[in-house]
Amino acid sequence: MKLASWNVNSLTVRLSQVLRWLENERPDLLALQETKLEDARFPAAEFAAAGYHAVYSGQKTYNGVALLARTPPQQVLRELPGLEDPQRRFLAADIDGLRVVNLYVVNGQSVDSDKYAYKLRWLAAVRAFLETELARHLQLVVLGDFNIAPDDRDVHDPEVWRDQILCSAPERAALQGLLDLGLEDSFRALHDESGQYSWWDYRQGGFRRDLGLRIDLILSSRALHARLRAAAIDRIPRTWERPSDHTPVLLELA
DNA sequence: ATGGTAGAACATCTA
Repeated sequence: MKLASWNVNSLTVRLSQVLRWLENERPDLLALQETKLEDARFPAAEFAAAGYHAVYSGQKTYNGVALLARTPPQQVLRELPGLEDPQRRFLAADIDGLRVVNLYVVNGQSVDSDKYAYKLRWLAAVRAFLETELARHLQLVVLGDFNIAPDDRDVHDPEVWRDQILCSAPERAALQGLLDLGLEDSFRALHDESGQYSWWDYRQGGFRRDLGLRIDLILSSRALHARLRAAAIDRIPRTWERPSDHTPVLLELA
C-alpha cells in the first residue's frame, strides 16, 4: 500500500500536476493540503475520472485539505474535536483498514506572532484528539504539512534557523508530544541522513540552492512498524514548471 | 533591517 502527502499551494493552479503525478505513481492514498478552494469548486469529477474517490474540507483563499483514495473513505471527520476553528486544516477518514488523519498544521509566521500561539494551541488539540483516536484505531497514519522540521538533520542551515518559526523548541516539543503517543516519523524510521527536504522557499532561488526543510511528514502508529517498507521524498514535481513550494512525500506499507 | 516569490478577496494577507 502506497501513501503520499503533498501541499499543493492551490489545487486550482496545480490540478494538472496532481493528475499527472497520480497517473505516474498510482498511490492508494494522497493527502493534499492548501487546496485553497471552497468545497463547491473541488474538482471531484476530474479525480473520479482518474480512479480516485475524494473527500475534502476547504475554504476560499486559504488552507483546505483533501484525501484522494482508490477505495471510498469512510467515517469522515472534518472538524478537529475540542477546538473552535474556522480554518479548514483537518480531515480524518477510514481508508483500506487504516485510520488516516490529514493535517495542515498552522504555519505560525514567527515565534512572537499571535499565529504562533494559535499554532501551539492547535497542536495541543491535535494531541488530545490523537490520544483518543489511538485508543480506537491501532492502525493509524497521521500525515500532512506539519510546518515543523523535526530536528537539525531536516534543516539546510540549522544555525540560521535556530529558534525560528518551523524549528523552535516549543514546536519541536509539540511534535514530540504527538510521537510520544505511540507514533513514529516513518521517513526517520527508515533513513538517517540529513539534507532530505520537502519544502523550499520560492524566494531567492531556494530550490536551485537546495535551501530546504523537511516539514511534510507521514507518522505511523507502532502497530504499523513491521509493515514499513519504503519512505521517500519525490523532488521531481518541484522541478516542474510553476511548481508548488512543497514536493510529495511517500510511504509504502506491506 | 528589509526583502526576496507565489497565490488568493487583486489589496494586502499568508506562507
